[in-house]
Amino acid sequence: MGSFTVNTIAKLLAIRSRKNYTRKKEVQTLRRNTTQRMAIEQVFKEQERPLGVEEVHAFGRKIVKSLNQATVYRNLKILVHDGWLKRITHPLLGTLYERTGKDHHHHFHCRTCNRAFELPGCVLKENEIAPTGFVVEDHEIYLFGVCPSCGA
Amino acid sequence: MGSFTVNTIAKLLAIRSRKNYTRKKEVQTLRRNTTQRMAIEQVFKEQERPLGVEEVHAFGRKIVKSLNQATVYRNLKILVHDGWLKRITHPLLGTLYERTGKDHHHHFHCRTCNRAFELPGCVLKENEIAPTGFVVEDHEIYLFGVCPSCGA
DNA sequence: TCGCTAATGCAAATGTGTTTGCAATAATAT
DNA sequence: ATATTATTGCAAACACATTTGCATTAGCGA
Repeated sequence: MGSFTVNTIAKLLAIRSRKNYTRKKEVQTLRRNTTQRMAIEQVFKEQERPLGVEEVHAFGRKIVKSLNQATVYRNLKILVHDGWLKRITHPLLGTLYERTGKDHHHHFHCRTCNRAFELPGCVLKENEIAPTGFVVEDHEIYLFGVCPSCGA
Repeated sequence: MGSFTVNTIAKLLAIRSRKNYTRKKEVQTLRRNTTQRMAIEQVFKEQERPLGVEEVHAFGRKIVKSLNQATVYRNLKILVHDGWLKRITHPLLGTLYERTGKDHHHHFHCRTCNRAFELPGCVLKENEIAPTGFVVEDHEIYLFGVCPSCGA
């Protein structure tokens, strides 16, 4: 063990005493701000819509040209683990990642450009659609059609 | 070539002249009513809810104990091809199959028994949820909660 | 700047759902 | 009942997304 400050040691002790901590596990708890992860975060900030792994990889490469797909996977997992991203399964596009902290919203899929968008707001009244006996706790809505840029 | 009746020959000619016809392709066009496929159809008739491959296999085995998983896959493809089944991708359960010919409906997922259900009817007004510029052609709604039998 | 080690790039390995080659079986028309 | 061939069971092969082992690189604390 090297020479850490008291602060760092306290941080490490706190981290390593967490119940699920395993040193070799994929998702580490002591982060380093790598250019790769910062690039990935930037991609989500710029795009403002749910992205698939391949999209993140492609956009990220424009920032860090050496960005590897395995690194994308590793960082997406980290960002989900840290609560910065949320993982969703789109009926047509499969696994997508979107930023957390947004209000309840739904997803639009453009059949022309094959991209996913977030639509704010919700008009669904859960109690109006569920027959007696079904207790509805949550819901997801997927809309399909043509987005503004493709429809023009 | 055997001795077919004029009717059968005409049928075959019609089938084989279809543009996409390839003899060795998985999905044949001249069906035989096998006990396996009839069992699979019966499973869907009895369950009346979307089923995954493994569910179909498990239920089907109770009718035809030798039923193989590959046969399930082959017949699900055939039944979709024939328009008897529809294939959907559930956000949590993955690929499911449901009978066609039903009115517009949505899907309920019970978090307790992990089964999918169909809920008839729809209260969503597509034009109320889409911002200007988005043209909505279709939608899917997934509800999550507890089903009647699990909630009791 | 130095030392430690988390993170990366690369390729190989993994996992899970689905397909397929083949010999044997069974559905259908006659 | 017979001939034909679609269908089956089985195991191997496949596709695809995701992961991991390892040597190297680079972030961070001091």
